[in-house]
Amino acid sequence: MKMNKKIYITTAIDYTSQKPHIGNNYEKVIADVLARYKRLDGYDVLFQTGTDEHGQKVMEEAKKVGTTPNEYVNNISKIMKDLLDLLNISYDKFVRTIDPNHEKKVQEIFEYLYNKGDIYLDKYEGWYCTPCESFYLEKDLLDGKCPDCNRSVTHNSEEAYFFKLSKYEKDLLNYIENNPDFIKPESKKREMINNFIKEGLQDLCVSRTSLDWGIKVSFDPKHVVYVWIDALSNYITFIGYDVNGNHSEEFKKYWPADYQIAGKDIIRFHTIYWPILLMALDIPLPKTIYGHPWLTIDGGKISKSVGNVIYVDELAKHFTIDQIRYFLIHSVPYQNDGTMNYELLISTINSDLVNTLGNLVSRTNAMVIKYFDGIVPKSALEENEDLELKNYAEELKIKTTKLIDDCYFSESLNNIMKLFRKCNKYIDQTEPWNLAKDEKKQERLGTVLYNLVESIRIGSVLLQAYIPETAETILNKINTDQRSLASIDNFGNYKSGTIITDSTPLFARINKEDKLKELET
RNA sequence: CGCGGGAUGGAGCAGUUCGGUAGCUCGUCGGGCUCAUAACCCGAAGGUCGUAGGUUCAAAUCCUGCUCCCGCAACCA
Repeated sequence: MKMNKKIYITTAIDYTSQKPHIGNNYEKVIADVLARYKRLDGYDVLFQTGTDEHGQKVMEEAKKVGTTPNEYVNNISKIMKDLLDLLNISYDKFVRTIDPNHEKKVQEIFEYLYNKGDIYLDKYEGWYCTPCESFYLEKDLLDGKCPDCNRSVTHNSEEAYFFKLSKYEKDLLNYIENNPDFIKPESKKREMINNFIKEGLQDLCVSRTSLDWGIKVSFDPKHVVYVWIDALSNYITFIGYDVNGNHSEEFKKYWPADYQIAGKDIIRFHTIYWPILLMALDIPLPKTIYGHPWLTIDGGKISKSVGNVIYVDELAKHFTIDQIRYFLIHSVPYQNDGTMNYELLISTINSDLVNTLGNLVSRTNAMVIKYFDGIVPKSALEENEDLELKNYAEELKIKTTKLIDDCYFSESLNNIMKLFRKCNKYIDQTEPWNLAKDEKKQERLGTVLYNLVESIRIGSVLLQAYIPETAETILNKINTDQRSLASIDNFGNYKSGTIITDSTPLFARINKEDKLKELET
């Protein structure tokens, strides 16, 4: 049906001024769920992420630690990539904006837009604070002084290139209104329209003369391309976009992007500047941009000044990667910020992964081993409770696909967990230990156990997208190679007669007090 | 009146589009079961749905005022 259908997924590229925290990593995890899910479903997936490495801040940070910007970004970019690997993020490309080919393409784009008249030279007026080396607009000043250091500022005007956003304002609004899936969630779409587009777009300053860690404007090298055109265009430059139309095969195949995932704080750049840039280049716009909510710590923004920053590599010393992934996906709903703290983390792991899922798998396998010497029996559907379980399991793929397509990651995971809860209930309803006592009820017992193993398989096939290592462990424990999404269209694809030998626990229970103490140190 | 989001039992959340017995996960208490990891299943207690008013036979849900919290507010990734 959907043979080789392609899907191109991107995340925002992280800025290399400092090590990313768990909130930054959250974005990569949901993008990974989407990518893994689509691969399971037979799609040809391209999943791109990476780092944004130019700019003032990088220069400053490098100076602070006494190194060159180049060395500095090499280091941070490596740290970021290692974190993604640690989290099992299955990206196909990890891109870096200091890539010479990217730099060249950005220069070409800039020049093309200049020649087209969409970029023009003008003056950027503002107030300059010499000690801080920064520009401020009139309205940003505090009592006419620098808002940072409160020293006096001098009026200054800097030559700069501007991008004609205003020219494309109407086209953008039309596009947004005619493509309801373009901006998710709805609340952000409204914000963008009411707050920015309808107010009228001001042309965007896209160059700087005050820094040199960046891509030089080819025809005017005292200017450096400012972040927007540099960073955003990574989504096309790295798949072979060519400004003269000689695109690579990869570009022709994958563009336009299907999902571009970015934090809600930078959704403005992705839903206004970025599409306008694409319109100016006369290439199609991405299908969906999802501005995901944030992970907060106890309801507050994660920030160094608050001192509540959590890093994944630190956390990974105390929890498994799948436990962390599970919690992240589970805790941030579609459009509201999610809450994290260690207590919530531990209790979520214990109740969902250890109790509901882990215990279900081991009790089921233990019964197969105990009652049937590990040979999974045949099924003969008969009772109402069987059908209830079966129906839920059979509908689960369709439901999950719909939720994933709409970027409801947390909600989709919860629906899968519901299947495992239903399995636990099913065990109590059918009381296999009583069936086992009666010679005449062997067939019924077999049916019950088969239905359990098959339900576990179906749920685990889906879990491969969320907690891949755990899902693999379960699928290995029930000894099946039926792992594709196609294999769960119908209930009953698990082969009876398969031998199960392992009923050891999936996860160890976490002692909350002990773990909290351990985390404090 | 800058914009948007939020305020629902002890915790984290859903429900508000198109008003009509307030739901989920967890916690607490009681019961059941024993295949399993003090697990699993059932039941109960616990909410004037931020606040004041309005519309209505009926409002968490619609309208108006107010309070508190969060994010954004144009060059700050």
